[in-house]
Amino acid sequence: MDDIKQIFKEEGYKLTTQRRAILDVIVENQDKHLSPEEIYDIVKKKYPEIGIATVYRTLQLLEKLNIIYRLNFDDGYNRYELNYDSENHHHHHLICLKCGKVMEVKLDLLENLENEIENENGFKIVDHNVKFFGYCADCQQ
Amino acid sequence: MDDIKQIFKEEGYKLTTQRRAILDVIVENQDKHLSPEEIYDIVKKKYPEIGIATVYRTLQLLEKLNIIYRLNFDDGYNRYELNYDSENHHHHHLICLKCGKVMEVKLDLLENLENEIENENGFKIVDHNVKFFGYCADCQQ
DNA sequence: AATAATACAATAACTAGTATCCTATATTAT
DNA sequence: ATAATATAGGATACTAGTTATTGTATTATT
Repeated sequence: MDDIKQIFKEEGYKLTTQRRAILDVIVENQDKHLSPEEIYDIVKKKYPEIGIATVYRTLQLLEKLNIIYRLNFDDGYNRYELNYDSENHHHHHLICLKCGKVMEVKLDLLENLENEIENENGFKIVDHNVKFFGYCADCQQ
Repeated sequence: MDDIKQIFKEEGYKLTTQRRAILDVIVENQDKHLSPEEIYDIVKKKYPEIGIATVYRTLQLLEKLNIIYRLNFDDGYNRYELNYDSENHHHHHLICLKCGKVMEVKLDLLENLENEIENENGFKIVDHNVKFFGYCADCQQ
């Protein structure tokens, strides 16, 4: 958390109470991939006076500062996760089409693939996005 | 195209002039991954009286009939491509972060991966979504 | 403590996509 | 072919998520 304070300072932003509160919610729900609205609802319990716009602005800022990472599960919401290590995004997501649950899965196999693509297509890859859609154990009765 | 006529008939839908025109635009731009708005603009040249709602409705219908496939490039638009073979979605996309160009790349390597995930996580995969973000040959000066 | 910059809450605006309503067109039966 | 009925289209209102604006409050610097 001191690291984050540092990042804010370096980039000339203030780590205010509201921003801190929003970040706390994300940290406390690392496994959850929350949407702005969900974050808002949780933050409001502690800081009822906070505005939804502040949540959106803070999320944008945290994303810009590489503290969080924006995900797109194609469910109509932005979703965010903590960015443990800004350059290592080698876990991907299993999304249940029935209950909407999102699980994480680690995959390193993509690196070979990326090299292949870079060589064959002359395309310099800086990020990737891999999602698998299907049915989780619970929902395959 | 006769196949498509057939599909419409079988499912009890009418292949009207507007629907035909929208489909033509998609066929004529197979490489493009057009958004609803882009399709609307092109279709309007031939059928100026067409409404945007018809485009959205037709795209939903074509997707339901598995004639087109909806893509999400996370740029704020739905994008669509023709569904040559309804069960074989083994090409993926390279998206240039500078010019926005989208290229296709064929990858079969995901199948092993999917089996592995299904066995390890008890998750039944029915679709996947793989995108690579980076810079195309032209944009890496 | 005064000044300047940044952040806040409230709220209006924006945008892609969807629903509604009524008219028009197309299919089916006569 | 014509009438009856269902489906589709156009115009437009609406929705939901997100962003921009505005005036006030808080924070950092002098």
